Amino acid sequence: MQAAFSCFAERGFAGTRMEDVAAKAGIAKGTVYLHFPDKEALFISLVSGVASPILDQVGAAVEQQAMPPRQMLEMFYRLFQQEVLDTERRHLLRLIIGEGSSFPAVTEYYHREIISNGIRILRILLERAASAGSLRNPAIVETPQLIMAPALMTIIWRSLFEAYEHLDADRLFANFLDTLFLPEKGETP
Amino acid sequence: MQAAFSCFAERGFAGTRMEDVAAKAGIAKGTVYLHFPDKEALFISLVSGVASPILDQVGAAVEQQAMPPRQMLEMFYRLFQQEVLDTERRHLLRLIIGEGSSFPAVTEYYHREIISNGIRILRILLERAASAGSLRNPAIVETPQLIMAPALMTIIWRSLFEAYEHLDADRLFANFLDTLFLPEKGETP
DNA sequence: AATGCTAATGACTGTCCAGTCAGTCACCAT
DNA sequence: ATGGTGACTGACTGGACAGTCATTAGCATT
Repeated sequence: MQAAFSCFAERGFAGTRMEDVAAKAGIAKGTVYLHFPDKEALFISLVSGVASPILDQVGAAVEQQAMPPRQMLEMFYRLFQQEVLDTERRHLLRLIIGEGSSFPAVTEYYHREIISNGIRILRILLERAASAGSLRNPAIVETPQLIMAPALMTIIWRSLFEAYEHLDADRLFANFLDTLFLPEKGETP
Repeated sequence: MQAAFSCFAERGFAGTRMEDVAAKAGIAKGTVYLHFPDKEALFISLVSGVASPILDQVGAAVEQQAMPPRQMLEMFYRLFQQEVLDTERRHLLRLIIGEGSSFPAVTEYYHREIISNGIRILRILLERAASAGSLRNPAIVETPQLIMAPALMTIIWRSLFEAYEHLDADRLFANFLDTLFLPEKGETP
Protein backbone atom coordinates (compact mmCIF):
# COMPACT_ATOMS: atom_id res chain seq x y z
CA MET A 1 0.00 0.00 0.00
CA GLN A 2 2.78 2.40 0.92
CA ALA A 3 4.45 1.52 -2.36
CA ALA A 4 1.23 1.96 -4.34
CA PHE A 5 0.73 5.31 -2.63
CA SER A 6 4.04 6.74 -3.75
CA CYS A 7 3.72 5.33 -7.27
CA PHE A 8 0.22 6.64 -7.88
CA ALA A 9 1.10 9.94 -6.22
CA GLU A 10 4.06 10.39 -8.51
CA ARG A 11 2.73 9.21 -11.86
CA GLY A 12 -1.07 9.12 -11.72
CA PHE A 13 -3.35 6.18 -12.42
CA ALA A 14 -2.53 5.55 -16.08
CA GLY A 15 1.17 6.24 -15.58
CA THR A 16 1.64 3.71 -12.81
CA ARG A 17 2.67 0.15 -13.69
CA MET A 18 1.65 -2.68 -11.40
CA GLU A 19 5.16 -4.06 -11.79
CA ASP A 20 6.62 -0.87 -10.30
CA VAL A 21 4.26 -0.99 -7.36
CA ALA A 22 5.23 -4.60 -6.71
CA ALA A 23 8.94 -3.86 -7.11
CA LYS A 24 8.72 -0.94 -4.70
CA ALA A 25 6.92 -3.18 -2.21
CA GLY A 26 9.61 -5.82 -2.62
CA ILE A 27 7.19 -8.45 -3.93
CA ALA A 28 6.38 -9.91 -7.33
CA LYS A 29 3.65 -8.61 -9.60
CA GLY A 30 1.47 -11.67 -9.18
CA THR A 31 1.43 -11.20 -5.42
CA VAL A 32 -0.32 -7.88 -5.73
CA TYR A 33 -3.20 -9.72 -7.40
CA LEU A 34 -3.57 -11.93 -4.34
CA HIS A 35 -4.63 -8.86 -2.40
CA PHE A 36 -6.47 -6.77 -5.02
CA PRO A 37 -8.56 -8.07 -7.91
CA ASP A 38 -7.27 -5.41 -10.30
CA LYS A 39 -5.51 -2.09 -10.65
CA GLU A 40 -8.65 -0.05 -10.12
CA ALA A 41 -9.41 -1.82 -6.85
CA LEU A 42 -5.93 -1.00 -5.59
CA PHE A 43 -6.37 2.63 -6.57
CA ILE A 44 -9.77 2.89 -4.96
CA SER A 45 -8.76 1.27 -1.71
CA LEU A 46 -5.82 3.65 -1.66
CA VAL A 47 -7.62 6.95 -2.17
CA SER A 48 -10.40 5.88 0.15
CA GLY A 49 -8.22 6.06 3.23
CA VAL A 50 -6.51 9.40 2.99
CA ALA A 51 -8.69 12.28 4.14
CA SER A 52 -10.59 10.73 7.02
CA PRO A 53 -8.05 11.10 9.86
CA ILE A 54 -7.83 14.88 9.56
CA LEU A 55 -11.54 15.30 9.21
CA ASP A 56 -12.12 13.16 12.29
CA GLN A 57 -9.74 15.30 14.27
CA VAL A 58 -11.48 18.56 13.32
CA GLY A 59 -14.90 16.95 13.63
CA ALA A 60 -14.23 15.84 17.19
CA ALA A 61 -13.02 19.28 18.18
CA VAL A 62 -16.13 20.88 16.69
CA GLU A 63 -18.49 18.42 18.39
CA GLN A 64 -17.11 19.19 21.81
CA GLN A 65 -16.93 22.93 21.13
CA ALA A 66 -13.32 22.92 22.28
CA MET A 67 -12.56 26.40 21.00
CA PRO A 68 -14.09 29.43 19.29
CA PRO A 69 -14.90 29.07 15.55
CA ARG A 70 -12.06 31.18 14.28
CA GLN A 71 -9.47 29.19 16.19
CA MET A 72 -11.13 26.05 14.91
CA LEU A 73 -10.67 27.14 11.30
CA GLU A 74 -7.12 28.22 12.04
CA MET A 75 -6.50 24.73 13.36
CA PHE A 76 -8.17 23.23 10.30
CA TYR A 77 -5.95 25.11 7.87
CA ARG A 78 -2.88 24.38 9.98
CA LEU A 79 -3.71 20.68 10.03
CA PHE A 80 -4.35 20.79 6.31
CA GLN A 81 -0.92 22.29 5.72
CA GLN A 82 0.91 19.94 8.06
CA GLU A 83 -0.85 16.75 7.07
CA VAL A 84 -1.65 17.29 3.40
CA LEU A 85 -0.10 20.28 1.67
CA ASP A 86 3.39 19.76 3.07
CA THR A 87 3.38 15.96 2.70
CA GLU A 88 3.07 13.47 -0.10
CA ARG A 89 -0.65 13.30 0.59
CA ARG A 90 -1.14 16.42 -1.48
CA HIS A 91 -0.41 14.33 -4.58
CA LEU A 92 -3.24 12.00 -3.66
CA LEU A 93 -5.66 14.88 -3.33
CA ARG A 94 -4.51 16.24 -6.67
CA LEU A 95 -5.06 12.78 -8.09
CA ILE A 96 -8.63 12.71 -6.87
CA ILE A 97 -9.23 16.14 -8.33
CA GLY A 98 -7.74 15.18 -11.66
CA GLU A 99 -8.75 11.57 -12.15
CA GLY A 100 -11.79 11.37 -9.91
CA SER A 101 -14.26 11.83 -12.72
CA SER A 102 -13.05 8.55 -14.26
CA PHE A 103 -13.87 6.68 -11.05
CA PRO A 104 -17.46 7.24 -9.98
CA ALA A 105 -16.93 4.74 -7.17
CA VAL A 106 -14.22 7.00 -5.76
CA THR A 107 -16.15 10.25 -6.01
CA GLU A 108 -19.27 8.65 -4.64
CA TYR A 109 -17.30 7.35 -1.67
CA TYR A 110 -15.64 10.70 -1.17
CA HIS A 111 -18.84 12.62 -1.26
CA ARG A 112 -20.63 10.26 1.09
CA GLU A 113 -17.86 9.67 3.62
CA ILE A 114 -15.90 12.88 3.57
CA ILE A 115 -17.37 15.83 1.71
CA SER A 116 -20.90 15.71 3.06
CA ASN A 117 -19.53 15.19 6.54
CA GLY A 118 -17.02 18.03 6.12
CA ILE A 119 -19.70 20.37 4.77
CA ARG A 120 -21.92 19.50 7.70
CA ILE A 121 -19.18 20.26 10.22
CA LEU A 122 -18.25 23.51 8.49
CA ARG A 123 -21.88 24.58 8.44
CA ILE A 124 -22.21 23.98 12.19
CA LEU A 125 -19.01 25.89 12.75
CA LEU A 126 -20.11 28.82 10.60
CA GLU A 127 -23.55 28.92 12.18
CA ARG A 128 -21.94 29.11 15.58
CA ALA A 129 -19.70 31.91 14.37
CA ALA A 130 -22.67 33.74 12.86
CA SER A 131 -24.64 33.48 16.11
CA ALA A 132 -21.68 34.85 18.00
CA GLY A 133 -21.68 37.78 15.57
CA SER A 134 -18.07 37.26 14.58
CA LEU A 135 -18.58 36.83 10.82
CA ARG A 136 -18.30 39.82 8.53
CA ASN A 137 -20.86 38.24 6.22
CA PRO A 138 -23.15 35.70 7.91
CA ALA A 139 -24.56 34.60 4.54
CA ILE A 140 -21.43 32.52 4.15
CA VAL A 141 -23.11 29.73 6.12
CA GLU A 142 -25.09 29.00 2.94
CA THR A 143 -21.95 28.04 1.04
CA PRO A 144 -19.45 26.30 3.34
CA GLN A 145 -17.61 25.17 0.21
CA LEU A 146 -16.01 28.62 0.24
CA ILE A 147 -13.95 27.51 3.24
CA MET A 148 -12.49 24.65 1.22
CA ALA A 149 -11.70 26.78 -1.80
CA PRO A 150 -8.42 28.32 -0.56
CA ALA A 151 -7.19 24.87 0.47
CA LEU A 152 -7.80 23.49 -3.01
CA MET A 153 -6.15 26.59 -4.45
CA THR A 154 -2.94 25.88 -2.52
CA ILE A 155 -2.90 22.23 -3.64
CA ILE A 156 -3.27 23.19 -7.27
CA TRP A 157 -0.77 26.03 -7.10
CA ARG A 158 1.82 23.81 -5.43
CA SER A 159 1.40 21.14 -8.10
CA LEU A 160 1.47 23.39 -11.12
CA PHE A 161 3.02 26.79 -10.51
CA GLU A 162 5.13 26.68 -7.37
CA ALA A 163 8.20 26.12 -9.54
CA TYR A 164 7.64 29.45 -11.27
CA GLU A 165 6.15 31.56 -8.49
CA HIS A 166 5.99 30.88 -4.77
CA LEU A 167 2.65 31.04 -3.01
CA ASP A 168 2.74 31.75 0.72
CA ALA A 169 0.02 29.42 2.00
CA ASP A 170 0.25 30.76 5.57
CA ARG A 171 -0.45 34.24 4.41
CA LEU A 172 -3.19 33.11 2.04
CA PHE A 173 -5.07 31.36 4.82
CA ALA A 174 -4.44 34.18 7.28
CA ASN A 175 -5.73 36.79 4.86
CA PHE A 176 -8.77 34.68 4.12
CA LEU A 177 -9.59 34.27 7.80
CA ASP A 178 -9.12 37.98 8.39
CA THR A 179 -11.62 38.56 5.61
CA LEU A 180 -14.15 36.11 6.99
CA PHE A 181 -14.00 37.21 10.61
CA LEU A 182 -14.41 40.58 12.23
CA PRO A 183 -11.21 41.75 13.93
CA GLU A 184 -10.84 41.01 17.62
CA LYS A 185 -10.99 43.98 19.95
CA GLY A 186 -7.63 45.67 20.16
CA GLU A 187 -6.40 44.33 16.81
CA THR A 188 -4.91 46.51 14.05
CA PRO A 189 -5.42 49.86 15.80
CA MET B 1 -9.12 20.60 -33.07
CA GLN B 2 -12.78 20.69 -32.15
CA ALA B 3 -12.78 16.91 -32.20
CA ALA B 4 -9.62 16.68 -30.13
CA PHE B 5 -11.15 19.12 -27.67
CA SER B 6 -14.19 17.01 -26.99
CA CYS B 7 -12.21 13.77 -26.83
CA PHE B 8 -9.60 15.06 -24.40
CA ALA B 9 -12.28 16.84 -22.38
CA GLU B 10 -14.24 13.63 -22.01
CA ARG B 11 -11.54 11.05 -21.41
CA GLY B 12 -8.34 12.83 -20.41
CA PHE B 13 -4.94 12.58 -22.06
CA ALA B 14 -4.19 8.90 -21.49
CA GLY B 15 -7.76 7.86 -22.20
CA THR B 16 -7.97 9.51 -25.59
CA ARG B 17 -7.04 7.52 -28.69
CA MET B 18 -5.72 9.34 -31.72
CA GLU B 19 -7.98 7.17 -33.84
CA ASP B 20 -11.03 8.51 -32.03
CA VAL B 21 -9.95 12.10 -32.50
CA ALA B 22 -9.45 11.44 -36.20
CA ALA B 23 -12.77 9.62 -36.51
CA LYS B 24 -14.61 12.45 -34.79
CA ALA B 25 -12.92 14.93 -37.12
CA GLY B 26 -13.94 12.83 -40.12
CA ILE B 27 -10.34 12.19 -41.20
CA ALA B 28 -7.92 9.29 -40.99
CA LYS B 29 -5.46 8.80 -38.17
CA GLY B 30 -2.46 9.44 -40.37
CA THR B 31 -3.83 12.84 -41.33
CA VAL B 32 -3.67 14.05 -37.75
CA TYR B 33 0.08 13.46 -37.87
CA LEU B 34 0.37 15.81 -40.84
CA HIS B 35 -0.70 18.63 -38.56
CA PHE B 36 0.80 17.62 -35.20
CA PRO B 37 4.06 15.73 -34.67
CA ASP B 38 2.60 13.65 -31.84
CA LYS B 39 -0.17 13.30 -29.30
CA GLU B 40 1.45 15.58 -26.77
CA ALA B 41 1.79 18.38 -29.32
CA LEU B 42 -1.90 18.12 -30.10
CA PHE B 43 -2.76 18.26 -26.42
CA ILE B 44 -0.51 21.23 -25.76
CA SER B 45 -1.72 23.27 -28.70
CA LEU B 46 -5.22 22.55 -27.51
CA VAL B 47 -4.92 23.61 -23.88
CA SER B 48 -2.84 26.61 -24.84
CA GLY B 49 -5.71 28.42 -26.49
CA VAL B 50 -8.51 28.21 -23.98
CA ALA B 51 -8.23 30.77 -21.21
CA SER B 52 -6.87 33.82 -23.04
CA PRO B 53 -10.06 35.31 -24.53
CA ILE B 54 -11.78 35.75 -21.18
CA LEU B 55 -8.71 37.13 -19.52
CA ASP B 56 -8.25 39.61 -22.35
CA GLN B 57 -11.81 40.81 -21.93
CA VAL B 58 -11.44 41.41 -18.20
CA GLY B 59 -7.94 42.80 -18.65
CA ALA B 60 -9.16 45.39 -21.15
CA ALA B 61 -11.97 46.50 -18.86
CA VAL B 62 -9.56 46.86 -15.95
CA GLU B 63 -7.04 48.86 -17.97
CA GLN B 64 -9.60 51.41 -19.00
CA GLN B 65 -11.17 51.54 -15.52
CA ALA B 66 -14.58 51.01 -17.08
CA MET B 67 -16.31 50.27 -13.79
CA PRO B 68 -15.79 50.07 -10.04
CA PRO B 69 -13.80 47.06 -8.74
CA ARG B 70 -16.72 45.17 -7.30
CA GLN B 71 -18.64 45.31 -10.57
CA MET B 72 -15.48 44.24 -12.31
CA LEU B 73 -15.20 41.10 -10.20
CA GLU B 74 -18.90 40.44 -10.65
CA MET B 75 -18.32 40.59 -14.36
CA PHE B 76 -15.31 38.32 -14.04
CA TYR B 77 -17.25 35.62 -12.19
CA ARG B 78 -20.19 35.99 -14.57
CA LEU B 79 -17.90 35.60 -17.57
CA PHE B 80 -16.24 32.64 -15.90
CA GLN B 81 -19.60 30.96 -15.44
CA GLN B 82 -20.86 31.73 -18.94
CA GLU B 83 -17.69 30.93 -20.81
CA VAL B 84 -16.12 28.17 -18.75
CA LEU B 85 -18.17 26.63 -15.98
CA ASP B 86 -21.34 26.24 -18.03
CA THR B 87 -19.57 25.10 -21.20
CA GLU B 88 -17.37 22.23 -22.24
CA ARG B 89 -14.36 24.40 -21.49
CA ARG B 90 -14.64 23.48 -17.84
CA HIS B 91 -13.39 20.00 -18.76
CA LEU B 92 -10.28 21.51 -20.26
CA LEU B 93 -9.57 23.47 -17.13
CA ARG B 94 -10.08 20.33 -15.04
CA LEU B 95 -7.69 18.59 -17.41
CA ILE B 96 -5.02 21.18 -16.81
CA ILE B 97 -5.53 20.89 -13.08
CA GLY B 98 -5.32 17.13 -13.17
CA GLU B 99 -2.75 16.38 -15.82
CA GLY B 100 -0.80 19.62 -15.88
CA SER B 101 1.99 18.33 -13.70
CA SER B 102 2.86 15.75 -16.39
CA PHE B 103 3.34 18.53 -18.95
CA PRO B 104 5.78 21.15 -17.73
CA ALA B 105 5.53 22.85 -21.11
CA VAL B 106 1.82 23.40 -20.50
CA THR B 107 2.13 24.69 -16.96
CA GLU B 108 5.04 26.92 -17.89
CA TYR B 109 2.99 28.39 -20.73
CA TYR B 110 -0.02 28.80 -18.48
CA HIS B 111 1.90 30.53 -15.79
CA ARG B 112 3.70 32.85 -18.16
CA GLU B 113 0.80 33.75 -20.46
CA ILE B 114 -2.23 33.53 -18.23
CA ILE B 115 -1.65 33.17 -14.51
CA SER B 116 0.95 35.84 -14.02
CA ASN B 117 -1.08 38.20 -16.16
CA GLY B 118 -4.27 37.36 -14.30
CA ILE B 119 -2.60 37.84 -10.93
CA ARG B 120 -1.26 41.18 -12.08
CA ILE B 121 -4.70 42.36 -13.18
CA LEU B 122 -6.34 41.14 -9.99
CA ARG B 123 -3.73 42.90 -7.90
CA ILE B 124 -4.35 46.20 -9.69
CA LEU B 125 -8.06 45.73 -9.21
CA LEU B 126 -7.72 44.92 -5.52
CA GLU B 127 -5.36 47.82 -4.94
CA ARG B 128 -7.86 50.16 -6.50
CA ALA B 129 -10.61 48.72 -4.30
CA ALA B 130 -8.39 49.06 -1.24
CA SER B 131 -7.64 52.70 -2.03
CA ALA B 132 -11.35 53.36 -2.43
CA GLY B 133 -11.85 51.86 1.01
CA SER B 134 -14.35 49.30 -0.22
CA LEU B 135 -12.55 46.14 0.95
CA ARG B 136 -13.36 44.63 4.31
CA ASN B 137 -9.79 43.38 4.57
CA PRO B 138 -7.29 45.33 2.44
CA ALA B 139 -4.56 42.75 3.16
CA ILE B 140 -6.19 40.60 0.50
CA VAL B 141 -4.19 42.46 -2.16
CA GLU B 142 -1.20 40.39 -1.01
CA THR B 143 -2.85 37.15 -2.14
CA PRO B 144 -4.92 37.72 -5.28
CA GLN B 145 -5.01 33.94 -5.69
CA LEU B 146 -7.87 34.00 -3.19
CA ILE B 147 -10.06 35.51 -5.90
CA MET B 148 -9.43 32.51 -8.13
CA ALA B 149 -10.07 29.97 -5.38
CA PRO B 150 -13.89 29.96 -5.52
CA ALA B 151 -13.77 29.61 -9.30
CA LEU B 152 -11.57 26.51 -9.04
CA MET B 153 -13.86 25.21 -6.32
CA THR B 154 -16.87 25.36 -8.64
CA ILE B 155 -14.99 23.59 -11.44
CA ILE B 156 -13.94 20.76 -9.16
CA TRP B 157 -17.34 20.45 -7.52
CA ARG B 158 -19.09 20.32 -10.88
CA SER B 159 -16.75 17.61 -12.12
CA LEU B 160 -16.84 15.40 -9.07
CA PHE B 161 -19.80 15.98 -6.81
CA GLU B 162 -22.53 17.80 -8.71
CA ALA B 163 -24.21 14.45 -9.38
CA TYR B 164 -24.64 13.86 -5.65
CA GLU B 165 -25.15 17.40 -4.36
CA HIS B 166 -25.89 20.58 -6.26
CA LEU B 167 -23.69 23.61 -5.72
CA ASP B 168 -25.23 26.99 -6.49
CA ALA B 169 -22.32 28.80 -8.13
CA ASP B 170 -24.21 32.11 -8.36
CA ARG B 171 -24.75 32.14 -4.65
CA LEU B 172 -21.21 31.00 -3.92
CA PHE B 173 -19.72 33.88 -5.88
CA ALA B 174 -22.25 36.36 -4.51
CA ASN B 175 -21.53 35.34 -0.93
CA PHE B 176 -17.83 35.57 -1.56
CA LEU B 177 -18.09 39.06 -3.02
CA ASP B 178 -20.29 40.14 -0.11
CA THR B 179 -17.54 38.91 2.18
CA LEU B 180 -14.79 40.72 0.32
CA PHE B 181 -16.51 44.05 -0.09
CA LEU B 182 -18.15 46.37 2.40
CA PRO B 183 -21.89 46.71 1.80
CA GLU B 184 -23.08 49.63 -0.30
CA LYS B 185 -24.97 52.35 1.49
CA GLY B 186 -28.62 51.40 1.90
CA GLU B 187 -28.03 47.65 1.54
CA THR B 188 -29.45 45.00 3.91
CA PRO B 189 -31.17 47.38 6.33
C1' DA C 1 13.32 -37.25 5.88
C1' DA C 2 9.06 -37.30 3.67
C1' DT C 3 4.67 -35.32 2.72
C1' DG C 4 1.34 -32.06 2.05
C1' DC C 5 -0.16 -27.43 1.78
C1' DT C 6 -0.22 -22.48 0.98
C1' DA C 7 1.81 -18.26 -0.47
C1' DA C 8 4.53 -16.28 -3.81
C1' DT C 9 6.54 -15.98 -8.30
C1' DG C 10 7.61 -14.23 -12.93
C1' DA C 11 7.44 -15.81 -17.68
C1' DC C 12 3.82 -15.60 -20.71
C1' DT C 13 -0.42 -14.08 -23.34
C1' DG C 14 -3.61 -11.11 -25.28
C1' DT C 15 -4.81 -6.54 -26.04
C1' DC C 16 -4.28 -1.91 -26.92
C1' DC C 17 -2.47 1.93 -29.23
C1' DA C 18 1.04 5.63 -30.81
C1' DG C 19 3.29 6.41 -34.62
C1' DT C 20 4.78 4.91 -39.65
C1' DC C 21 4.78 4.60 -44.51
C1' DA C 22 3.74 2.43 -48.91
C1' DG C 23 0.09 3.26 -51.55
C1' DT C 24 -4.16 5.87 -53.40
C1' DC C 25 -6.53 9.63 -55.18
C1' DA C 26 -7.86 14.29 -56.72
C1' DC C 27 -6.31 17.88 -59.14
C1' DC C 28 -3.55 20.73 -61.93
C1' DA C 29 -0.11 21.98 -65.62
C1' DT C 30 1.43 20.85 -69.80
C1' DA D 1 -4.40 12.58 -72.56
C1' DT D 2 -0.42 12.41 -69.49
C1' DG D 3 2.55 12.91 -66.03
C1' DG D 4 3.54 15.17 -61.78
C1' DT D 5 2.41 16.77 -57.09
C1' DG D 6 1.03 16.60 -52.59
C1' DA D 7 -2.74 15.75 -49.50
C1' DC D 8 -4.70 11.91 -47.43
C1' DT D 9 -5.32 7.01 -46.01
C1' DG D 10 -5.44 2.89 -43.03
C1' DA D 11 -3.12 -1.52 -42.54
C1' DC D 12 0.82 -2.51 -40.08
C1' DT D 13 4.69 -2.57 -36.50
C1' DG D 14 6.79 -2.36 -32.21
C1' DG D 15 6.48 -1.68 -27.59
C1' DA D 16 4.11 -1.43 -23.38
C1' DC D 17 1.50 -3.40 -19.90
C1' DA D 18 -2.70 -5.67 -17.25
C1' DG D 19 -3.78 -9.81 -15.77
C1' DT D 20 -2.96 -15.24 -15.70
C1' DC D 21 -1.31 -19.56 -14.13
C1' DA D 22 1.95 -23.43 -14.12
C1' DT D 23 5.68 -23.77 -11.26
C1' DT D 24 8.41 -23.19 -7.13
C1' DA D 25 9.78 -21.87 -2.35
C1' DG D 26 8.87 -22.04 2.32
C1' DC D 27 7.09 -24.12 6.14
C1' DA D 28 4.48 -27.17 9.19
C1' DT D 29 3.28 -31.76 10.44
C1' DT D 30 4.24 -36.52 10.93
